[in-house]
Formats: sequence, C-alpha cells, structure tokens
Amino acid sequence: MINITLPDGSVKEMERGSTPIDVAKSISEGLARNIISAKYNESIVETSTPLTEDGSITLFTWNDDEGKAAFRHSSSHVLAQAIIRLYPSAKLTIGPAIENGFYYDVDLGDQIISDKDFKKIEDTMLEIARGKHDFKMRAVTKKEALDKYKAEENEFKVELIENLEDGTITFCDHDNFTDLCRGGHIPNTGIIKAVKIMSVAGAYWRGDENKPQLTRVYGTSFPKQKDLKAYLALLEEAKKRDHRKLGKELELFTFSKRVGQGLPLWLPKGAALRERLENFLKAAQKKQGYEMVVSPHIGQKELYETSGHYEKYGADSFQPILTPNDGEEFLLKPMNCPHHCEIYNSRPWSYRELPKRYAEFGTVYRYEQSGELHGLTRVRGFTQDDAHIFCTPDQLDEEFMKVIDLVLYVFGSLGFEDFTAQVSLRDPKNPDKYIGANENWVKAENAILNAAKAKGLNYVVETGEAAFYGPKLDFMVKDALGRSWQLGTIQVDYNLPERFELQYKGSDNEMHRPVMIHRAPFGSMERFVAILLEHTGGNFPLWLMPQQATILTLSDKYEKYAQNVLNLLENHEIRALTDNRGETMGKKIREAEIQKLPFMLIIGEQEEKDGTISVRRHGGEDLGSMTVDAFAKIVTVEIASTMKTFEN
RNA sequence: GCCGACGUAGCUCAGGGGUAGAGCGUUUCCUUGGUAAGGAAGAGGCCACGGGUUCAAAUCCCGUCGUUGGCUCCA
Repeated sequence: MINITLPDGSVKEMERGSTPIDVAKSISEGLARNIISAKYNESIVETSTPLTEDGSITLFTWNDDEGKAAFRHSSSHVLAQAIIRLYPSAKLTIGPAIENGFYYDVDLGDQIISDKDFKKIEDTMLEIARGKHDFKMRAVTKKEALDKYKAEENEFKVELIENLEDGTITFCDHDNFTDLCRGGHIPNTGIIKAVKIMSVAGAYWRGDENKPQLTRVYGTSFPKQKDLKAYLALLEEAKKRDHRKLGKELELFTFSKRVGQGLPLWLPKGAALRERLENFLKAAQKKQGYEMVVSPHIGQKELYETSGHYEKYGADSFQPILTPNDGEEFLLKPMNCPHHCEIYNSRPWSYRELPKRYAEFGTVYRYEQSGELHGLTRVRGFTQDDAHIFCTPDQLDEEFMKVIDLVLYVFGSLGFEDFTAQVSLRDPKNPDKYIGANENWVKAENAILNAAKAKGLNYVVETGEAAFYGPKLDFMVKDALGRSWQLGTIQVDYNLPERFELQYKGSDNEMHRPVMIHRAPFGSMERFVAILLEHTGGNFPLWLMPQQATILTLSDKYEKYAQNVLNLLENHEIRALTDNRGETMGKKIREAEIQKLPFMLIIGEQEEKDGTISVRRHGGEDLGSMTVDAFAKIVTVEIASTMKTFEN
C-alpha cells in the first residue's frame, strides 16, 4: 500500500500501482468521469500511470489550466494522425498545446493545405476521436526512436531525438498512430467532442528563417460542442472590438495605398481624440517638471552613427535621404533620443540644474517588415509620447520611480487595470548583443528592479529582452483577442550619454556623465489609441470623448432653443453638436447610439417651454428631463470619477 | 521578407466565362415627428492594377500592389 496526499492535505491509502483514475474513483464516480490529467509529485502524469510510491497528487479536469493543456496536447496528436491519414507523405515535427488551442508543424513537401481543406481535417479528427482510442505511453531506447524516424526519413524528429538523453525517451500510441512525446494526455480520444481548424501559416523549423519553412496548422478543441460554439462566438465578439473596424466606423483614422502601407492618416475625430490624450499627458508632465522641446524629422546620418543606431539597425531601416550635393546623407528619425542628446549638449550644465526632462510628441519612422504591419498597433510612421530625463546617478532611483507614478496615473485614468509590468534584462549568455560597460548595466538593472519593488508593481522578469543599450521596464496590455502589446516603456541608458559625451559639472567641480532615462507612458499614440479602442469598444472615458453629447431636435421649430442649450453647454465646457436634420427622433437616436455618443439631449415642445433638456445615456438609460446645469453636474461627477487629479 | 486567404458602389457584402446586384449611406422631393431605421424618386462601379488563355474575362491562369491570419524581427 502507498500513501497518497490530496491537495487538501488529506491522505488516502491506495494499492501500490493504483492510477490517478483509481484515486479519483475512490473520491467519486463523477470526478473519475471528469478527470483528464493529473500531477504526481510535481510532474504531469497520465491518468493511467501506475503510482508506485508515496506522494501527493492533484487531479485536473477541463476546468483547470493543466487539464486544458493535456486536452489540447492530446488533440494535437489526433490532428497529426489526421494529417498523416490525409497527406501520407507529410513529415511531423512538433505540435504543442497553446493558449486557446494547439498547432502541429508539418513538412508537406510540395503539397499545400488551405482553408478549403479544414473541413476534411476536422472530419477526420472527429472520426478518430470517436474511436475512443486510449493514449498509452511507452518507453523506448534512443536507438529504437532514431530507427523509427530514420526509416521514415523524418530528419526533424531525428534532430529532436538526438538532443534527448537515452532512457528518457517515450512514445505515445493511440489507435495505430505513434508519436514522440513527453507525455501528459487525457485518457482517450473519445473525450474530444468538438474540433475546429482555425488557420494555417508558414513557420520556420525551430523559429529560424534559415531553416526549412513548415506548414503550421492551428486548431482548437473542446469536450463539448457547446463550448466550441461559445468560443467561436467570443471570437466574433472580439472582432466587433477590433480597432481597425472601430477606427473606420468612428472615423478616427484611415490608410491610403498611395501614401504607403503602415502610414496612418488621422481623420478629424481621431486627431481630436489624440490631441486630448496629448494635452492630458502634457498637463501631468508639467507637474513633474518636464519641458517640451521640438526636433526635426530627419537628422544627418552621422548623428545615428554617433548614437550607434546606424550600425545596429541601418541596413533594415529606411535608407538615407540624399541631397543635390554630394556627400550629404540624412535619415528619417527612427527615434528622438539623439536629437534630445544634442539639445542637452547645447550648453553646459551644473548638477544643481539636473534633472533635465525633455519631452516631445516626436514622430518617428521605422521600416517594419510588410508582414508585420497591423492596423495602428504596428506601423511605419508613428508618434511617441517621448521624453528623456538627464540626471545624476544619485537621482536615478527617484526619477525612475516618478516615471512609474506617471505611467500608473495614465493607465489608471484610462481604465487599464489589467496590465503586466515586464522587467527586461540582459541575456547573460549573449553579451555581444549589448553595448556599454558591465558595471553600468548592473547599476541600471538594479535601479529598475528596486523601483519596481518600491512601487509594489506586480512584475515579471524577462532575461534577454533588454534593448541593446540598456534594460527596461515595459507595461504590457492585451488587445481584444488576448494578444499582448507593449504600451508604456521606461528604459535606463548609460550608453548614449557616453557616445554623445554628455556631461555636467558636479559639486566637486569635476565633469561627470549624466544618466539618461527614456520613457513613453503611452508608448506611441497610434498603438495606445488602438488598444484603448479595443478595451473600451469605442466607449472612451467621458473626459476623452471628442464629442460628449448630441442635441437632438424633434423638429426644426426648436433649432433656436437648441442653439441656446449648446451655448450653455459650452459654458460648462461640455463638447456637443446639434443634430437638426429632418429625420425622425428614432433615427437620430439610432445614429447617435452607433456613434457611441455618451449623451443624447432631446429637445421638443415640452423642453423648450420648461427650459430643460431630456437626457438619454448611451445604451438607452433615460435620465429624464433636467436643466443644463443639472446635466453639467452629472458630467462633472462622471469625469471626476474616472480621471483623477495627478498628485506629484 | 516568408507561408496561407482575401481585394466587386462611400460602407457591409452577394454573384460569377456572355460586359454588374442588395442593404446602409449620399442627392432631391414629401413628411414636422417624443427615445435604436417615416415614404418616394435619382445619382453612383475600368468588379485593385498589369499581362496571358478565350470568339468573349469582373469571373480561369501568372505577376504586381494592398489588406489579412501566422512565422521571423522589433530602437
């Protein structure tokens, strides 16, 4: 007999060789039906793995992340089997579970899979699933494993196996299908009731573009048809919040083939929104002692040779602009920092004058690969809400923390509560990727970690994700489909001050190097607006709405009264327009709803007589009739509840 | 850049080898109304662009451009 500890601490005595399923049965039949995966002594095991020693067990169902992972992993085996059945010459490579599903990378040779083939793959998978084949793990020797895949001429699996240690290699069998596999399956294929092939894409073997390109088939699967339906409905809902769709509907921005791909054009409403965001940040920055500067969109090539950017990124960037005179070369600016360094360099500084905080909404141009462009989140020309802080090494910690305060204020005012903070450090194995002295890197990394801790940020550390010139703290937010985007960023830089020979006179009457902080709370106006659109579905916080209310007249008889109301609203700094068209009230309301206008102010005979307005909120809530003053109070209270005053 | 898909009216989309359709929007007229579409008439398209196949191409094939889902990259 062995003792098995359950997560609640209770201990069950079971026969030696009992399986997780047996443990579940000893608790309840219902649980036994639902468990699809298990963890025993911290490692994921099969539900059929015999337990031979004392240990602690956790049982997983579909409702656990581990259960879903096992389910999806097992589904990818079924996908692989279906692909082999339909494309017998295909070579399998790897097929992991991922968020929301799984994929399998296969080498199809000259064959292609397109979305027309999805249905037959799904049908084949379901047919296999219905066979209720058990997943059975089997240990093999390295030689056996290699022999199998060498015989199949599958160089990918051979490469994988060669990197494994003999004695640790296992195959998983189900039906007549075998795959190299570490384990972690559901009991049998029959549990998979619903599958959907989502898309097909090219993917390089081992993520290396110099290696062969494979076909990656993405799928998702569920234990109930109903769950698949719900998931697909969720994706449809997310599509409605896609910033590209909303941007078009709300007339915020557009693109033109003639202007060029990845170069957004801001329409009047979008420009108004952007201006409000800029003013909001400018006001907070002013309180923190930032000064606005302005720099040109191009700079001499030499500027970027000095900064080191040319060497690092020149070949993959927009190429130099030539002039009528020989020997002159300019670059579109891909970042603002070199310009700001030269602003700092325009005169000598004393330590008493630092920190200097130069801010600029600086438009930059980066040649992103065409396949990477995506709406407003990934573009080739964009405006950073950039600033560079030049401070003494002693001031670094405090300055860094002040920037965190600013970022948190910005995120808080815009309703981004579920962000993640990511501290990006050097990859210690790859020191050549970075420039600058080791001791400076150590100082900078410590400054960031200390500040993140001091501010109580819930952060993750990513090694190897640092910029080439310094470590950084990024604020990541997810879009409607759950893809993570970097918005705010704060970076410490000891490198540029060195390269631009920045200095200040210290209290010791000697010259010293300042430290530089790069920071952008929004990241870029483009990306920020995009993610804000997806978060809010276009229902921006009231303070940010370019138009906060629309006055809807019941007929043109009330035009004059509407003008009076509009004037009163302007006195209260409420942004409104009047809809005087000869349309019915129902139609005007419908259009205002589609435009997501927060308030509809309806006026007709009754309101004119009483000197009131009838207030309808976006979404349909009727607030009844009231004076303009009373309405203004509602607006003020609502704005105050979302946008806090920035306390520095 | 690479792999797949897509590109038809301002917008959303249907159609599909015999030279073009709907709804919404727009214009004009009628309607002067009470909380998500009042009525009528009209205008609007080199079916992304360039080649090819064909008696005939928006439709089939190739290329280009753009969009898009991924990969790779990301200052």
